[in-house]
Amino acid sequence: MQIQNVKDFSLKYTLESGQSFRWNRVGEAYYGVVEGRILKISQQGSTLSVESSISEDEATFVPYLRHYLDLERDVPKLLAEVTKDAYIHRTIQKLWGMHILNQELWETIASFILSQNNNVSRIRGIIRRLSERYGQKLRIGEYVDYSFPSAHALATTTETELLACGTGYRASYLQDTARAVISGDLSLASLKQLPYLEAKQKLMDRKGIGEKVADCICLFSLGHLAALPIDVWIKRIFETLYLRRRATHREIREFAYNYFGGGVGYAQQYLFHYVHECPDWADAEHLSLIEAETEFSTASYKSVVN
DNA sequence: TTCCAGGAGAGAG
DNA sequence: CTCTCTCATGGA
Repeated sequence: MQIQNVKDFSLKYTLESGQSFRWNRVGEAYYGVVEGRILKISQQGSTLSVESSISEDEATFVPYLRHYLDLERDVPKLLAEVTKDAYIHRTIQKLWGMHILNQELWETIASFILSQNNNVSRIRGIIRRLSERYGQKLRIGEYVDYSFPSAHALATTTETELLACGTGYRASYLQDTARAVISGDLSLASLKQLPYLEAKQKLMDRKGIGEKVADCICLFSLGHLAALPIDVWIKRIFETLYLRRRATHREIREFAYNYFGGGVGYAQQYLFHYVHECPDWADAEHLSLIEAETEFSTASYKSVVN
C-alpha cells in the first residue's frame, strides 16, 4: 500500500526524535508496533510505502495512518508561526519534515511513566521486555515483535514480574495507573474529550505522573500542541539560549508559551531533537554561524525576555 | 567508581 | 510556594 503526494514530511526525523520508543530502522525501512500490528514504512521522496502484519481495510487504514503521522495538519504553517529567531529557524530547517505523532493513549501513558529519570535506550529496553512478556507475538516477513501490553495485563501481574523487566521503582506507578484505567477511575475515553489543562490535571492526579510526563502524554497522544514537556534538556536549552540564566520550570513555561505561542510543543520537539543531533549546540561559534546564515537574529529574544 | 538519564514524591523550611 | 533528598537500573 502506498500513500502518495506526502509533502514536507520526514519519516526519519519523525520516528527518530524520541517521542516513540517502538520504531526500529532496518535498512531503509522502519518497523514499529502500532495498536496491535507491526507496520513497515519506508519513504521515497513524497511517497510512503506501508505494509501491515494484519489485513487492513484501505478505506479506514489510510486516514488512520495519516492521522498517526500528523499528515493532515498544515505543519509548515505552524512552523512558520514559531520561527521567531535564527536558532529555532536553524533547527526547523535542519529537521525539516519532522512531525509530532498522534500515538495510542494507554501506551503513551505507560511509556512515559517509565521514562522518568531514565534514558531512551533503557526505556526502549524496558518496553521491549514488557511487550515480550505480556504482549501478543506479531510477525511481518521475518520480523518479529510484540504488541504493547494491555492495561489489564499490567494491572493483574505481580510487581516482582514488572521489576524483572527492569522497571525499577516505577513498577508501582505503572501498576497503580493500569489498575485505575481498568477500574474506570482514569477513563481514557473521557481524557480524550478534555481540553489541555483539564486533561493534564486529570493525569497528574495519578501517583507517578508529574507535570513533565503529563505534558508528554498531552503532546504525543492527545494532540495538545500547547503542551511543553520540560525535561533536563529543554530546561538547559531555554536557560542557555533564551533566558541566559538559571530559571525555574514555571519561568521557562511562561516564557516559552509567550514567545512561541500555541505551537510551542512543536517548537520544543525540534529544539529537543536538534541538540541531540548536534553535541556542539551551545558553542559560541556554532551560534554565531547560525546567526550569520539566516535573516533572523539570535539576539531577538532579548526584547521578549525583558 | 561516579555520573547521568525525556522526573516525581515526600518532607522541610 | 521553593529547595533537597531519594528512588532502581545500567551504560558511559
